[in-house]
Amino acid sequence: MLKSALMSHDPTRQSIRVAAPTFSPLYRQIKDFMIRSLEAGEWGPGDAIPSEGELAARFNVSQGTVRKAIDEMASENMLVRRQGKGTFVASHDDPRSYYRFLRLVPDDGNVEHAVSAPLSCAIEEAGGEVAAVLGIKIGDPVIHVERLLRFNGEPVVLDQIYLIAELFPELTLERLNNEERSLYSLFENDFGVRMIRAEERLRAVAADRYISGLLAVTEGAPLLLVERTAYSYGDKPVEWRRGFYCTNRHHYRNDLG
Amino acid sequence: MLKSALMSHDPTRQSIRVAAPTFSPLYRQIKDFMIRSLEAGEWGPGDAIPSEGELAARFNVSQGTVRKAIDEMASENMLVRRQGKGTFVASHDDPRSYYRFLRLVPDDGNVEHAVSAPLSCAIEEAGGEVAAVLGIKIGDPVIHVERLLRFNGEPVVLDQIYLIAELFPELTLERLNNEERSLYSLFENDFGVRMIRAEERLRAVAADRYISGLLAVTEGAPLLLVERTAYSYGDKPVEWRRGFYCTNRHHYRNDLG
DNA sequence: AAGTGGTCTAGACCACCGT
DNA sequence: CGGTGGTCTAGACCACTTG
Repeated sequence: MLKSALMSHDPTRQSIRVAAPTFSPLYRQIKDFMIRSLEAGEWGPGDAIPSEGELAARFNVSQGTVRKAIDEMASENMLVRRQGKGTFVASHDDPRSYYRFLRLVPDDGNVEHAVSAPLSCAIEEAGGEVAAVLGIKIGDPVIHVERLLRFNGEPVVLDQIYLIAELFPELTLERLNNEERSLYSLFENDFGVRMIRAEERLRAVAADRYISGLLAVTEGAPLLLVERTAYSYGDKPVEWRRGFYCTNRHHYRNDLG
Repeated sequence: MLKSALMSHDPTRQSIRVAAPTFSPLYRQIKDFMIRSLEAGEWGPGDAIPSEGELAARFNVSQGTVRKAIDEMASENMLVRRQGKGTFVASHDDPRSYYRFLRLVPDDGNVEHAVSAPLSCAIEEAGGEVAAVLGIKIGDPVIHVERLLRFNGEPVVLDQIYLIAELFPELTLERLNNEERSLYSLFENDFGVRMIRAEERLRAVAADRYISGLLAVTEGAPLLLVERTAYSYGDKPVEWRRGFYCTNRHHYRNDLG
């Protein structure tokens, strides 16, 4: 019966397409349905979702159709397949996606754990730029976090982060002070906000006095400025940040696939 | 019969796996076979490859299996599918993949055509760094190209490019002087070398006297340094380049999917 | 209308993981 | 061993492009 709810391949579908002029195959409707389940928190990060067979029965479609829906979601990093075990909701706790958003790596391949040191955390009124990017009104409350990222003890990144305040109630400096989990792990676990994708804009800038002090470089030293907008389910912008990267012994890695 | 050549799903396959311990599904063997066809130039850039049905018959497998092979190749930008028309070998001539490797965009969304002005082109002996990256010996001949990229008439990028010389015979400054085609289009058309993917390392540096002159910035101004290794079929490194990007009115765009 | 890629099915079997 | 994802098939039909 869910099949009819999903407007399956029966003749009815023709008339449906009048209402929805853009053709949407069954597997995409199933995908959208599953995304809504994720949005609603029906399946939480790290959980196993029902098996392909069960979902196929539930939606009254063939396994192959469910499979194609899951394939797309896995390729978009919403789900993680594990052969023989099941399909799981992606989580920033998982080491596999831990550093998915941090592209800075040391010049020598040595993996070093980045340690985050929060500097400040306060509620502010959104300025024009932040409001525009986050899709809120100027003056709406945002949480402004500043933090330092250290590799091997050396300060390398200064992040200035802006979050939609209502999504992160009672986020305080103390709660940010957790060296075990990444920031996005914390968001996901404590506030149920999962970052799905992000857009970054990079440029080179000169360090001003304040930043040069924090990163232990000379004033005017070239820094990599990374501006990021991060989106949650439904392509909703949730975070905007500006990161100043010291690239003396590290670089930003990018694969053009 | 090609099916047997591809070690299909018949019982024989079990014994094959002894020789090749890593399990390789049929569609992947077909994919590898097709990649070899591309490597050999059997199908050239822009050409249509045989239809899925014909390939299925040729390989003696089902259409779905061929489809999955093509799917992977399309997702790796080797092939381009066009519904109702066919599947084509990707080409840098195609506007869709024209700017696939240039991530620099103007801050205001206006699309401007980048114009390339070659400055020099000479054969040199590979230094240590270049030789290591390109997988050749120190002293082996490489072609060193320097060129300026202008947006809207303003110089924005200085590229220092190193190519394995034997792959680009008789590449001269005059031949580079072509404002219609991108560099990779020229490589693909004139030398049969197609770039499939690339890795980039980004960092911020200060402009030295030489570069500041070319890019019309002050000495010491922060520039985005982009080092790229580009690979052809079979993950063979073919080009290494160092690009100095002026990011006053442009930025490097990256999607973290 | 013919040809191509795109979707969907029903069922079989294989590879992998846990118990 | 049973359960899960992964592969493969044979065939039907849909959507898109071109002549």
